[in-house]
Amino acid sequence: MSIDLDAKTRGKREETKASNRQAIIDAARRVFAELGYGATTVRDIIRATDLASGTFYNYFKSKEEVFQALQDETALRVRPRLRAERVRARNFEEFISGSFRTFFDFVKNDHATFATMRRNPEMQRVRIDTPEVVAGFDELRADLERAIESGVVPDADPDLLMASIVGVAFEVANHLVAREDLSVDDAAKFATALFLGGVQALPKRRRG
Amino acid sequence: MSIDLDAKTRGKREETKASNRQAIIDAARRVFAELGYGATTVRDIIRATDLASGTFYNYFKSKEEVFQALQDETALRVRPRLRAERVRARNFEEFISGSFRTFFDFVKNDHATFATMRRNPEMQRVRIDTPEVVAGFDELRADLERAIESGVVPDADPDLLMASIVGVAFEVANHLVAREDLSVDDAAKFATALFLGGVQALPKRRRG
DNA sequence: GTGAAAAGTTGACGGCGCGTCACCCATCCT
DNA sequence: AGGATGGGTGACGCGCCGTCAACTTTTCAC
Repeated sequence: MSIDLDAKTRGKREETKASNRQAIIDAARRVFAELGYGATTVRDIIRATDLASGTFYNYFKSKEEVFQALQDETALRVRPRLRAERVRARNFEEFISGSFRTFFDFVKNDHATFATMRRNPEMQRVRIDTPEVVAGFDELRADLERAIESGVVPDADPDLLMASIVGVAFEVANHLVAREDLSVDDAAKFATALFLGGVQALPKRRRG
Repeated sequence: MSIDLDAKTRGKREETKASNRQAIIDAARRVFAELGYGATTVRDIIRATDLASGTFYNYFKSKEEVFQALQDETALRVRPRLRAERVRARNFEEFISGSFRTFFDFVKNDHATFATMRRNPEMQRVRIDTPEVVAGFDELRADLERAIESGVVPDADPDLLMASIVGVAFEVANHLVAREDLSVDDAAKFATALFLGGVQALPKRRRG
């Protein structure tokens, strides 16, 4: 009765359920990283566990769905960091710079996660519609709108502001994993300066 | 001897070869648009022509390869327009603004091309490594480096400049096809202002 | 503790897309 | 004309797909 914290709270049934799910996700992470998303099959994933093929479908409908689960796991790790960084920020400059830096830092130190992405020929960016990812974007957007509200940022189209941040962030992140000589600090400084400088120059939006 | 311009230059052999190739590409465009890239199979494409399944493989190795051919066709249409716009530009501001505007205009007026892209869950951006596309990027990059050389643009990392332009362009283009109320002009003004303003604020690069 | 019900795992199965290849026909060349 | 060449054809073997009936394990009531 020492380590079975699980066994007492939830029965053995629920326990293996969670463990199987995790086994599949872990196997998927490994296999995606090795073969790339496009080339891996559901069979490849299930073969990398000790489960039977049918079992896969008790947990996920397709490889697409496991992939989304993977992304949600990733987003779950980055989102709190980004949020914390935004909360800490005392002005808009810190807000932006903290966000870029945190994101780039994560990308650089978590190569493995992004390797799958890069190895895959048919997908250059993460899907942006898994729940965790969407939630993360929504948070950022809300903060951005608050900044506009309070006059710290010119009254520009929030959609386009978001699009620009996201576009620059992901595109620069690509170079961060591809190039050895590019530091997180340089990337963050670049993106921050570009964005902050750009925002100041933005045209006023005509109100409907 | 009126319309067979083809038949005299090249024999019937070459002619049907070209026509088959085009038939496959056209079918692919239709099928990708309807089913999305991920869901369509080589059989779907070939079924949409009156050719036999084996014939497909005389022309392309995989659906991936047809897709690249499709993209090259697209790039072939945009690239000259972008180049012309850059040549016409009398300063850096016109250079950037013309590029964004041309690209956005193309995206907005060529919905069909981008529908495939958007319908597909596993690919949010075009591949950037087909020959035509790469060539287009290279051109832009060369012009950018020339601008840096001549001092019009701060001596920033050209990779990151490119990444930013591309990131903003594609991300804003997404909104352009998704939103009815966003005009090419607004999008172009936004992207141009953001980028030009941002460039001015960029940190000097420490030379190696 | 026992036995029946519920939950979950297993792998075999029909269906289908894959890429190949032996066959065959249309075009080309002399 | 007729042999040679290029290339269209579709059947084939293979492997993956998602399903499902049979089986095993856990749970629960008594």
